[in-house]
Amino acid sequence: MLTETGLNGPPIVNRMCAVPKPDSFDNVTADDVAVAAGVSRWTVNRAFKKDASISPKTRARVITAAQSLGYVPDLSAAALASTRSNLVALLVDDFANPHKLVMLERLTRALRSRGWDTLLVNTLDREDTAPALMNASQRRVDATILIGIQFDDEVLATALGARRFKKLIIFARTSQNPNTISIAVDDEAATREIAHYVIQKGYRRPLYVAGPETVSAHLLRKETFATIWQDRFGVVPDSVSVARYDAMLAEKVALEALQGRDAASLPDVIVCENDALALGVVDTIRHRLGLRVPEDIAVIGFDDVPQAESPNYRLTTYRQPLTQMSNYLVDVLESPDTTNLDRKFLGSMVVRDSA
Amino acid sequence: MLTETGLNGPPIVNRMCAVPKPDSFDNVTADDVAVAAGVSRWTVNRAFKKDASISPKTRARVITAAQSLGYVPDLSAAALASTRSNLVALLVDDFANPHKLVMLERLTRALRSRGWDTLLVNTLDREDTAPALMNASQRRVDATILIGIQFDDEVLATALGARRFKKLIIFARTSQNPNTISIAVDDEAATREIAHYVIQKGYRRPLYVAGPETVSAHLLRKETFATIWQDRFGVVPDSVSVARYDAMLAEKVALEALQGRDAASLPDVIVCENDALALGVVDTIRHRLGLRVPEDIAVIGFDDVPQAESPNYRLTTYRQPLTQMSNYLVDVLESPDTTNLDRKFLGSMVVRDSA
DNA sequence: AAACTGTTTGCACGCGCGTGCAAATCATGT
DNA sequence: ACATGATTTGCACGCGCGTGCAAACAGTTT
Repeated sequence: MLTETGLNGPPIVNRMCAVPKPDSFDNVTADDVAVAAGVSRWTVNRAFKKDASISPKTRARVITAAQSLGYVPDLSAAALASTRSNLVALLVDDFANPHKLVMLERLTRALRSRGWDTLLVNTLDREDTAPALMNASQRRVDATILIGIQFDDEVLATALGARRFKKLIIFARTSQNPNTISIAVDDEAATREIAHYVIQKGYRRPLYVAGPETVSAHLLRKETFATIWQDRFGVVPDSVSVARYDAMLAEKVALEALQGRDAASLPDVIVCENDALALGVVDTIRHRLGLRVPEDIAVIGFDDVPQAESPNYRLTTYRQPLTQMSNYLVDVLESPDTTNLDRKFLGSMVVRDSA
Repeated sequence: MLTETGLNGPPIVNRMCAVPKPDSFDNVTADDVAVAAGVSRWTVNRAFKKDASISPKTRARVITAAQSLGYVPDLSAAALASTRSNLVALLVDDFANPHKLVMLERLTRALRSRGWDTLLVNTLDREDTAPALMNASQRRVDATILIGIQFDDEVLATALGARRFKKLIIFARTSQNPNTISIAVDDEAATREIAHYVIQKGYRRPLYVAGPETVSAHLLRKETFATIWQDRFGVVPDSVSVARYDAMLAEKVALEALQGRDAASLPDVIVCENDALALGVVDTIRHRLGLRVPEDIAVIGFDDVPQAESPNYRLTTYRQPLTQMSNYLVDVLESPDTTNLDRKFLGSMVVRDSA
């Protein structure tokens, strides 16, 4: 029987066998590369820095040495030593909206292709927003990006009160808060375009389906639509509000709003704050009310999610220039300025069959 | 007129005015809290550590001081100093599949609620997988999680060759690679259940719609289905492959596979590797072929994405226990073991109207 | 009261790299 | 060959915290 414990014999040998050279090759640092390349450590790090002052041959020599040793610079240490981390936090709370996946893709693509890493923070619930912001700040992020709905003035105050927030960016949503940077589509212009389309197509009994209300950051769509409609026809259009951007919930709310009405009192067009709602509305019209889209009730969305294109929905909607917006976001990150960075973008209407 | 420049006078005063105390309040460190609370810096950090050896009163005093100063521990520095970062990288390449959004939500929820942060890395294209892995390693992640399709043996070799990968987890997909940890649904059991359902419902002319092929990580669904069918009926069922998990593309492929056939040669059921494909297939059956689901052709999916429940699709599908899988993933992260961590989970069939 | 045990606190050193400047090297013109 | 300016390289110090151990302290027993 082998002596497994050290009780009846010297355990030292055993231990040495068990741990010969544990992870002798896992921490290749710039120093190691430096001796291999015959330069100083600082030169090694320069070789990996974008436009550092280093001669091409030295850089080549260093890179070669680094590759043979398997060295890559440690961004974690770099972040600690400098004031920049090239890291941003992305706070999301609204995972029911399929458009979020598109936004995530576009944002992470733009960020990564320009050297930025993304910390994805799931804002678990309403109360968790402030902790989530704290969490982000603990990782020394250069900016925090909000793409959701659960943030109000109080939360923003917390965020801005906490230090280390170099930039607080509200993406795809308009904020009046002077301390945040808002990168969004021009909701008023977009809604104007939608409203004119609705009017021009001859619809006269619109129902507006809005999403949840927020305090600090707005989609001005509903208000703009109401104003335009009132200016033109003297009446405020009907509207209902859905507590989440969730097709399933929109379905229920739309059903409650529409069932039991006779044909004359039904709307002839339903304008939705976004596609997530619109898809649910279309389903309700067809499968709960047994009516046709657009013949009985037309539907208009916003965002142009992938499914909007499917032959099943063929949703008329409005597309935000997400790629452009994402690229501008990276511009903002790289800009030394801290003010006057807000920007609105113009999207384009996508006319399909639903209206 | 005031002397604005230092040209005709001592500029020192001016400078001091311009920069009184620039950002004197942005870097609150543990040392600051230490003097405020009358303890050593180490005690301060202990107060913020889960089960550190510290007396309750001292902790309370420190926390109070910390709050009034707005201090939070710097995880970036903590990661540098220790061997753990409580950070994982999540590599995603497959943003067309709506199920990814669900997975992202479940994973980030489980991770964050147990103190882990998530680095979301968008694997831009096939060639970018290795750089993406490198990128992750540069941030000292404790583990890298792969939830996508674009990784083959070569890429895994690169990943495993690079150091600093404590754990390489393949989520929702089975891998045979002994150096990875695979957390997935039991595809064989699931497919068996699906196949038996198909047989029991009397379908006899199945078409299998598979996704892209990968080398290292498999969904064993197609193979299992084929085997079962052959064992039972002596023939290998028809199948087609879609290059991406994308409803739009599945639509096209399905159309090519089905159009021009007469009723007798059409399949009576289409079994899809996942819902992303199934949704496209349903659309094709209805809107391109003008047939009914399930009366003319039944459809079965996999994943139970949110839309599967919509009255429009009512998709019969198979649900993975994502929450359970995500929690197990965190268990794995927190486990000191490095082997024998693979695990398969049983999901459950969700029978709706499409089959 | 002394001795003992278990708990709490303090500290030297290092994690890997950036900043800012000084020293060294190179390229060019006379 | 020498001076001049431009480019390249080296280095002291610090970023904020963790590890592991030793010192100090509190609580209990004889």
